Amino acid sequence: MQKETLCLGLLSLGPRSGYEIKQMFEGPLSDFYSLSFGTIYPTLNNLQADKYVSCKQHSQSKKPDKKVYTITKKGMELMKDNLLGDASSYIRSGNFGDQIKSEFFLLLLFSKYLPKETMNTVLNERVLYLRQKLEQFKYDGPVPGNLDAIRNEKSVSFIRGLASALIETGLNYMEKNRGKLN
Amino acid sequence: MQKETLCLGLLSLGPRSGYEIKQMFEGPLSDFYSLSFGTIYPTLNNLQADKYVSCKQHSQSKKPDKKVYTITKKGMELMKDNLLGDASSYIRSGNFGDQIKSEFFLLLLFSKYLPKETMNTVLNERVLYLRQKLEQFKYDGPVPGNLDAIRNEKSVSFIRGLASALIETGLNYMEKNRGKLN
DNA sequence: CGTATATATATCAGAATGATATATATAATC
DNA sequence: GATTATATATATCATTCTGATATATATACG
Repeated sequence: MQKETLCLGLLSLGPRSGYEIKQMFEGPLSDFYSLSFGTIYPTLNNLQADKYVSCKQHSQSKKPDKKVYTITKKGMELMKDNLLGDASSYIRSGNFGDQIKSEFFLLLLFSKYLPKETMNTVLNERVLYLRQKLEQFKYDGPVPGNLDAIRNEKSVSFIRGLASALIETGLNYMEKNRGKLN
Repeated sequence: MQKETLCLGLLSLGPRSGYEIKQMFEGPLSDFYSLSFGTIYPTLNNLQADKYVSCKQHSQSKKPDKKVYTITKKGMELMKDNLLGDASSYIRSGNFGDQIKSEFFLLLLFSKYLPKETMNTVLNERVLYLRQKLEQFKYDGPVPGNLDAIRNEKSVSFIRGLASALIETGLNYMEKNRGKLN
């Protein structure tokens, strides 16, 4: 997905600064996508130059000015057009469309070159890590401000439910079949 | 995972050319990782310069020479050292470690901006696509030469089984919960 | 006979990341 | 009370990787 469409999409949930957009990628979204500062800041500048967003500068005593961006009518239209135009190309992305970029799976592929002890530790830690991830996805308590907008989206409930189901399946499979790696 | 370690790992399954290494990424591995020609060829040249692989040039009448690389003892050692040294850092990668880079999930996140009709079509096609993926992972018939080496790895059976289980979970979830997106 | 696909390597523009620079406030640790 | 780490906030840039293109030919398809 184009970085412009993504930034506009996030700004459609409410006005935000570049720093805050980065923060939005630190919740459940972080498992599916993220953008770096090096992408976010230039993108926002370009979107502003083309009037897809407007910007209000809040001067702060000693920190750099906080630049809060608001999506414009023109911006909303561009975002919707882009989403509609590219929708079909996203069908094959994700899990298991397209690619997972899983270095863990690569490690499994070459596990025969590692001591069994090492692999055992790795698999144990993987299970612990996935259990922790599962709790994160199921967690329904309060979250910091900029994550709230994401969390309240109906689609995010759907995605979190899917993620939880997938992790549970993965955990069960690992526990039942890890013996087959030896 | 470093491109060097990955190329060495694939060459540990048998001598291959750059073109053939690219082909190895076109089977089940394609869902987890891949490298482009722009990465593979320079990497092989560097590995050769540092004696981690040797190279035999097979001249072909009118095509470019086929350069077949063989991993050296030094190369095997580097690969194993790298795998062992980085093993723990791969625990948090993949699904759902780290990141899936799912543009499909981003599309779901912004689905409220798309006509219901469009989303319905997208979800239908997604289901069809995943069913097709599932068949691919379950397929046990013959595969072209360079994929055979990958397919015969014990770890690949494990991974394919896991992938199948995950896709089945995803399909079931989608079918039961897609109504919640409206 | 033209078109598409496969073999085979190489290079490079463009894009994205991860790190770093800059500057300060606040919280935690010792 | 001093030091260290973390959080806020933007900007830039070297390095890295991809996706496309260039080059050249063989084979299959209709």
